[in-house]
Amino acid sequence: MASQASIPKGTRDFSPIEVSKRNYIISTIQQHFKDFGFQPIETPTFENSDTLMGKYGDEGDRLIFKILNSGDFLKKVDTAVYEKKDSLRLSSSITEKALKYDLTVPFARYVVQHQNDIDFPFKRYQIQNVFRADRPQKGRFREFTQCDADVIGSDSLWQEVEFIQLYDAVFTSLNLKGVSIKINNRKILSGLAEVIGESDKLIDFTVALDKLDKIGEEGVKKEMLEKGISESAIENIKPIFNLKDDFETKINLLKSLLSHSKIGQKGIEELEFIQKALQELPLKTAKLDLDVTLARGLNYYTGAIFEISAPPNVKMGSIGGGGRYDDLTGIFGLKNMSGVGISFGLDRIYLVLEELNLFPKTVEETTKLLFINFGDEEALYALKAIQALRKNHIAAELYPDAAKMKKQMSYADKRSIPYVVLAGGREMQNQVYNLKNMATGEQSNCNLEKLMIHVSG
RNA sequence: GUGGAUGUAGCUCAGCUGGUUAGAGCACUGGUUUGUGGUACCAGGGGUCGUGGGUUCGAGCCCCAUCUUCCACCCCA
Repeated sequence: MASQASIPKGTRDFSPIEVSKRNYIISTIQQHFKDFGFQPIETPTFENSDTLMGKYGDEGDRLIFKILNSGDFLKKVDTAVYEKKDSLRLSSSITEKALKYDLTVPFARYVVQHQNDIDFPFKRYQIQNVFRADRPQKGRFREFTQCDADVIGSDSLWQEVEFIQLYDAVFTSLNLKGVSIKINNRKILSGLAEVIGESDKLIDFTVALDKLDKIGEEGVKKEMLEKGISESAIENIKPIFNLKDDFETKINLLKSLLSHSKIGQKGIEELEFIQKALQELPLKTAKLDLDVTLARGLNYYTGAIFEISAPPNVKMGSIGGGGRYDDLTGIFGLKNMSGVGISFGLDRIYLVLEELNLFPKTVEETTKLLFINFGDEEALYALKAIQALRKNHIAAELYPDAAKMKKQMSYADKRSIPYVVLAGGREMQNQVYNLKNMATGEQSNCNLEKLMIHVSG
C-alpha cells in the first residue's frame, strides 16, 4: 500500500450512492417533520465544555470528545494538578470546548439563550452530526447523524400522541414494516421503586430492569441484589418480569401493582390517555408496545419514554428514542419548561433499510443521458442539446474527452446511465441525434424535441 | 474503560509442521472490434503480507508492542 490515507476510527467516508441513500432517508424524515409543523434550527458542532459536561451522567462525560485549547495551554495549568497527573482536573483546565454529544442538550441551551425570541410552545427539528468517544461496533460510530424533533413549552399529552404518529408516518414512508414503538413512563418506574421501598435506588433499579430481554429474569434479579435491592422487594414486582400480553392486560396488572403509589397511578393515566387516543387514530405501519422494562440511560426523562426497535428479523439495537423531560432547561436557568422529543438514528435506519433491501431504485439515478464526445465541433453540437435538456431538469452530460468509443460507452454502462446519445458528423448534417437505450440496445435518430419526449417519458 | 477475534493485490479470500521468485476469482488497463457498452477470448499492470521491533541460517507463518476493523460487556442512536 503506497499511501497511508486513513480516517479516524469510528468515522466514515460516504460514496455517491451512500450519500444518495442517506439523503433519501433524511428528506423523508425532514418532510414529515415539516408536515407536523416543526421548524429547523442548527447549533454549533462544538459547545463550551460546561454546557455538556455533567448532563449525561458519568458514563456520558467519559464519552464526550474534548477539544484541546489552542495556544500554550499548559502554561495556565496549576502545577500541582499537572505534577499529580490528575487527568480529570487537568483535562477540564485544558479543554474548554467539546464536540456535541447529542442534539437535546444543545437545544435546551438554545432555548434558554433565545427564550425572548421564541414563541412557545416551540416545535423544532434538527438534523446534525453528533460525536461520541465510544468504541465502535456494528451500528455504532464515533460520528453519526441524529434527526431530532422536540416540542418545548407544553405539557400536553397530545404531543406524545403526535410523536407516535410522526414515527409511524416516517416508517410508513420508508416502507419499513415490523417496527415497534416501545413506550413506558418514568412515573411507572418511580412508582415501582416506591412500592417496593427502594425509591433511593431508582437508577440502579431501572438500569437493571432495562436489561431483562438481554440477561433474563435471573440476571436482572442478580444485578438488583448486587445493587442492594432486597429479595422481598424483587419478589413484590416479580409479575412485571413476565408481561407478555396486550397493552390493556399490562395496564391492568400495573394498576393493581401500583394501587398504593400516587406517582405510579399518574404514569398509568398518562399511558392510558395516549393509548386511547391512538385507538381513534390508528397507526399504519408501526406497532405500539408497552414495555415496562424500558428505562433508557438518560436520566432527564420524567414522563413518557420511547424507544424504537428495528424489525425483529434485523439484528440492530434501537433505531430511535425519545421522551418527556419536565425540566431540561432548568439546568440552564429556565424553569417550568416541559419538553418532549424524539430522535431518529439515521445511520442505523440506513443499515436496516440496506439489510432489508428497501431503498427504492430511483435513489441511485444520476445522469440520464451521456453524449458521446467525437471532437470539438461535435461536442459543441452536443452541448446545445444538453443545455436544452438541463433547462427541463433532465440530467445530461458530455463525456469530456474525445476518447475511444468503447471507453465512453463502458463509462456510461458502469455509471448505469440509461441513455447514450451519439451525435457525430452524420447526425450533425441531418440535424438529428442518435439516441441509444442502454438497457434494450435500441437506437434511433430523432430531433431534439422528440429526444426530450422520449427521455422524460 | 474491560475481554475476545482479525489484518495477504482496488475487493473477496487461498497460502501445508517456518524453506526458492507469495497465488486465485472479481475489478483495472490494452487488444480481438479506429461509430457502439454490458457477453466471450487473448495479453498486461498491480503486494516491502497493517506497522515497528524480536527469535531464526531462513518469517506471510513463531514471540512482543502498536494501530485498524469486527464481536461481547459498559453505555447508547
